[in-house]
Amino acid sequence: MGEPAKRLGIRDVAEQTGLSVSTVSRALNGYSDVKLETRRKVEAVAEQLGYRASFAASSLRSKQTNTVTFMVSKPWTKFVDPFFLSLLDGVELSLQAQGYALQIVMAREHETEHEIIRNSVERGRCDGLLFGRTRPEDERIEWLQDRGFPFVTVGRTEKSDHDWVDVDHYKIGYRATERLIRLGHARVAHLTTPLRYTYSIHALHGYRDALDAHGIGHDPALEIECYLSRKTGADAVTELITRGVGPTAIFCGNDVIALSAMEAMRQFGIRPGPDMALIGCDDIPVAAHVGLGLTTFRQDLDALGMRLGRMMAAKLNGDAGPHQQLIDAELILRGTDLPQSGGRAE
Amino acid sequence: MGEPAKRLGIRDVAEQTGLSVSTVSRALNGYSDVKLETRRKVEAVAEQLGYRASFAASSLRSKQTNTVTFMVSKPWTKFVDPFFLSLLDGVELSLQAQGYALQIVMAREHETEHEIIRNSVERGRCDGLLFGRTRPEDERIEWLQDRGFPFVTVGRTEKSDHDWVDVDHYKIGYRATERLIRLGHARVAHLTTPLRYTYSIHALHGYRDALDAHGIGHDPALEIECYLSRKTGADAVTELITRGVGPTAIFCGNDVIALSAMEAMRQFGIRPGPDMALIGCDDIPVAAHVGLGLTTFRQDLDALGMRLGRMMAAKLNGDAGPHQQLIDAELILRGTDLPQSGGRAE
DNA sequence: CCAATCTCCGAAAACGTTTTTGAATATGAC
DNA sequence: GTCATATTCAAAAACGTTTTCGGAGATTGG
Repeated sequence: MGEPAKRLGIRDVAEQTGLSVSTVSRALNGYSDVKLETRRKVEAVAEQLGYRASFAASSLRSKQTNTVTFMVSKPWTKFVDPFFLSLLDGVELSLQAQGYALQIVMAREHETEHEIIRNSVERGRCDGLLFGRTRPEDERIEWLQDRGFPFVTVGRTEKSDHDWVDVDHYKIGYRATERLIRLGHARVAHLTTPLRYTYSIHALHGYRDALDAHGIGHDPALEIECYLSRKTGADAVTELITRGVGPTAIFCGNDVIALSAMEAMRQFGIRPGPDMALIGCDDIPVAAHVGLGLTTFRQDLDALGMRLGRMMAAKLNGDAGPHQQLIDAELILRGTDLPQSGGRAE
Repeated sequence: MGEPAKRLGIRDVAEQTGLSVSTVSRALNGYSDVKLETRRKVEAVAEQLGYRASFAASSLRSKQTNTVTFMVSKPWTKFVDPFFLSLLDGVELSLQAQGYALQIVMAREHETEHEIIRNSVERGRCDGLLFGRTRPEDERIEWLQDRGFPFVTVGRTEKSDHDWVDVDHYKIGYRATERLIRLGHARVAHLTTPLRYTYSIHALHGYRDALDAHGIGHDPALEIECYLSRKTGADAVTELITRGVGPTAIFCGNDVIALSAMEAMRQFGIRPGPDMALIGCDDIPVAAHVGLGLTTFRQDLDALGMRLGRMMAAKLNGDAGPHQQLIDAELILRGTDLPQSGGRAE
């Protein structure tokens, strides 16, 4: 009775089958130099005994975890979430198909991101790394490149000489702005997402280039950087109005900013849409239901996630790369992209 | 040049400090039988060398992973997500404070849930397990109890003789129904979440008891089970109407169902609110923006998550339990809980 | 001053696999 | 019949830590 519930080990399977430990191991891991009949027997016994190899032991010896880690960064408010969740769904699906487990860890603070990466890599907790929120100069990426550790990012850097998937935010910025211009707006503002992220800069360039292409120079007073909190869009609108820079349309870097902006507009008696045209980005669920419906850009995140996962799996299987995928967003027309009305309805 | 980039190991630290491997290990793991001065020296060298213990090796030897796994189940549509994400945030925060890492895995199919648990436990991938979507008779829970593996669930079972946190859905059902009754509704329907889950049954009982308490028997024709897909609420409304069972109010098991129901109502020319009172549950972000605003119940998921995490940490630190926490939801009054109008406006 | 106790550290075993190496047997070629 | 080659398996090393055990020196009590 004093038995301390001995763990079921590979040697139990060996004894039961009458084979050696090494043969059992090779049989279970699908090596070729084991007779089919033997393999079947081993599998049967292992199944019957309910044996599973210790994760720690096998990954210590084989130096493989068959695990890919996705690091998701703060801030991730309830509103930004849908973005990542759809993405993760696709990632998980494609990785699982290749025999890899997806593991998600959270970086609560900006400062801990690098620490988490170091921990994952140096302690050998995973075989590959996935993360987003890339910056033009991203130490995380250089660090990983130096060590030759497999990783794929959602988003690019300045050099972008690594594997990545990304949504074409330049094109989103260009198309949004051009659409507003064609609707008759001469003064189009842009509330940007945080400019430390590469994609924000891409969107900004798209916005500026569209203005240039139509002979309208960009006005720094119309460009306001917003952060990923909730009322930042409102603050920006307040600033635009009190400074009297007179935009008649706004392209918002994402829908959360747009929603917040709309709220502020109402407080100023400005109707989002008729009085101030608006185009957002992301197509979060609320976008369809707010006011006239927010015109915005939708990204096929499932597809993006699938590609991300497949890219990682390929990398892990020895496919050298680099592989890069840029995907287009789809314009979802709703009610807030209205023509320049020529004045505010009182 | 032929060096194969030897991994930095604990013996490198030992050599560098002139101490033995075992002393270095004990110093780094905070054992008491090492002189303070020695500990400092070891820490300094380890830091300088950038040494980190191999996760596989240390967890093989110590049989600890310092990791807690949260299994999130399908279906998790974009609309249900916010629920889990807020929760996870709290869990992560409280676990991290106790030195545990949170790891999230996804169960894509119902059938794989148990497989994932077996894998996590038998392969020793984590020290504790967290999951939701509990059923009255839940094999997962029995299996874990048999093995004495630490776990805490979000939701209860029939017996509930384990550690759990839960939202009081009985009270939600009771309060929602009572409110509708007090608003003059005699025929209140209930669109339930899937009844295989315990919380759905709790809500149903709350609904029925409220009817009973007010002298109104419950009518099976007014109870329709909905599943966690998108148009199920609509189907249920269609059924209610075509069968002519004549409800004037509906309590929906969650907001996604409510939203779907509202959509169907509009197609039938029924105005959600004035023509058909409506109360949901969860307070998803869209709820505030749809139509008159959906009256619903909000749960403090951050708090729930924190408790979940703390409970797990306590368990892992030897606190025997059982610990159980039931938390109340808050009624968010908006536009859809209107009094019985006595007829439909044409 | 001697024995007993404490404090700090080192040697070696142990954790449970996978991988390397080589041996035994079977198969094929001449 | 003999040698070379394939096939299949076993023994043992290896993976990088933590833990157990015990020993040397310092400290305390009498």
